[in-house]
Amino acid sequence: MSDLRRPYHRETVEQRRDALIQSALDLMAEGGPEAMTVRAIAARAGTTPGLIRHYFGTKDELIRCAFERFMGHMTQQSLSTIEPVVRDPVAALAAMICASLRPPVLDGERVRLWAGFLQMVQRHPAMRQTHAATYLGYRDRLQTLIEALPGKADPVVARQLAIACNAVIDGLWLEGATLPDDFAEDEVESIALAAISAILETPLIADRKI
Amino acid sequence: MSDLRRPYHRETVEQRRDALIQSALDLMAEGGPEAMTVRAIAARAGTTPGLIRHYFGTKDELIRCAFERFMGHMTQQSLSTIEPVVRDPVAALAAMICASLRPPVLDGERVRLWAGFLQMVQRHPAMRQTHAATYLGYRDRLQTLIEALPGKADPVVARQLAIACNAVIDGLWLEGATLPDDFAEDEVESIALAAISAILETPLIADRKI
DNA sequence: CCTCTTGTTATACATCTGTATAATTCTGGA
DNA sequence: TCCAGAATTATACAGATGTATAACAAGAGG
Repeated sequence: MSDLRRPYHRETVEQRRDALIQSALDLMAEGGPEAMTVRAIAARAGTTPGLIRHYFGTKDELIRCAFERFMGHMTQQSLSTIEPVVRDPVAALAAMICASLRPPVLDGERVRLWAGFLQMVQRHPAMRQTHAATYLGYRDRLQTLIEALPGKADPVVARQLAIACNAVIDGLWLEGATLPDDFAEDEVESIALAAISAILETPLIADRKI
Repeated sequence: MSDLRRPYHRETVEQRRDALIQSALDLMAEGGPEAMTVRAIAARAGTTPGLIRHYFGTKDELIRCAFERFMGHMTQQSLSTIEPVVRDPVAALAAMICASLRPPVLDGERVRLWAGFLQMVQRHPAMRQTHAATYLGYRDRLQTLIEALPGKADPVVARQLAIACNAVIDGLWLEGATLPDDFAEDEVESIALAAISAILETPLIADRKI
C-alpha cells in the first residue's frame, strides 16, 4: 500500500527557505491564493509540508516572507536602472519609467501575484506596513528626481507631481500587463514618457533597452 | 440532535439571485476569495447552500454573475455623472474624473474586491471578456470626449491620450483607496485634474460635488 | 381532495486544508 | 564507534469545501 519513501535529501537553510518562498509565489501567480496550499507549495519545492512548519512555523508566516521578497524584488528591478545615471535627473526619470513598464516588471503574472496579495495586505498589519513602505519608497525616489528638475524645487508641488507620475506608471503597468494584446510594441512606455513629459513640463527621452 | 429546521421561506427569483450575488461580493470584499465559500454565501443571504446550485448550477457560475454585476455597477457609477453635461466635453471629462476618484467608487473594499477578481479573470474566458469590454468601454468614452476637444480630432492621438488619462485615473484610484491616510481631502481628484489638464493641454475645473 | 411541480432545506460524501505528532535519516562531536 | 540532536519524511486528525442527493413544504390545476 505504501508508496516509495521520498529519498532523504538535505539542503542549506537558505536554499530551503528560498525554494519554499519561490514555490509559494509561483503558485499565487498562477492560480491565486486558493492554489497556494501547503501541500502544493511543498510539492513544487520538492519537499513535504512538514518543512513549512519547520522553517516558517505557520503558513501565514511563509506568506508574509514571500510578500516581503516580492515587494523587494519588484522595487529593486525598477530602481536598479537609475543608478548609472543618478547624476542626470531627466535620464534617471526616463530610465525608471521605462524599467517599470517593460518586462520583467510589466508582466501579467506579476500583476496577478500583486493582486492576490492586495487583500491580505489589508488584514495583516505587518504586510500593510511593507506595502506602504514600498509604495512610498518608490514615490519618494520619483519626488527626489523631480525636485532636481529646474523650477520644481518646492517639495509640496514636487510631491503632487510625484503622485501623478506614479499614478501614470501604476495605471499603465496594470493595463499593459493585463491586456497585452491591446498595445503595440513599446507603446506603453512611449505613452508614459509623453504623459509624464507633459505633467512635468520637461521632455523625456526613452531609455535605451538593455 | 437535530436543530430547528429553518422555516421555509419563498422569494422571487430576482430577490434570491440578487441576495446570493450581493453576499458573494460582500464576502470577497471583506475576506478575499477564500472567504467566499458556498456556505458563507448562503448563510449571509439567509438561505442554504443548495440554493446556489439551484439558481446558478455551480459556484463558478455564481462568481461569473457576481463579477458581471460588479463591473457593470462600477462603470455605471463612474459614467452616469457625465450625462447631464454630455454636450460640453470639458465639463464631462471633469465630471467623469471626479466621479471615479471619490466615494463610492474610491473605496478600499472596492479595490480589494476588484483585485480578488483579477486572478480569476485570467483563467475564466467569459470573465476575461467582461473585463476587457468594461475597460475598453470606459476608455472609449474618454476618447470620444477627447476627440471633441479643439485640436484633438485625430483618433490615433486621441487614443493615446485616452490611454494616458485612463492610467492616471486607475493609478490614483488604486493609491487613493489603498492608502487613504496619505492623501488630504479631495487631493486625489485635484491631482488627477491637474495631471490630465497637462496631458490634454486643456484646463479642467473640478466638478461640484453632488 | 389529490397529485405534480417547483422552491427550499437538510444530509451525505469524497476530497482537501492546516497543523500536530510520530517515525526515519543523516550529521557532528565525544 | 556511537549516540544526541537536528533535518526530513510520513501519518494522523479535526474541520472545511463543493456538490450530489434526499427529504420536505407549498401552491396550482384538475
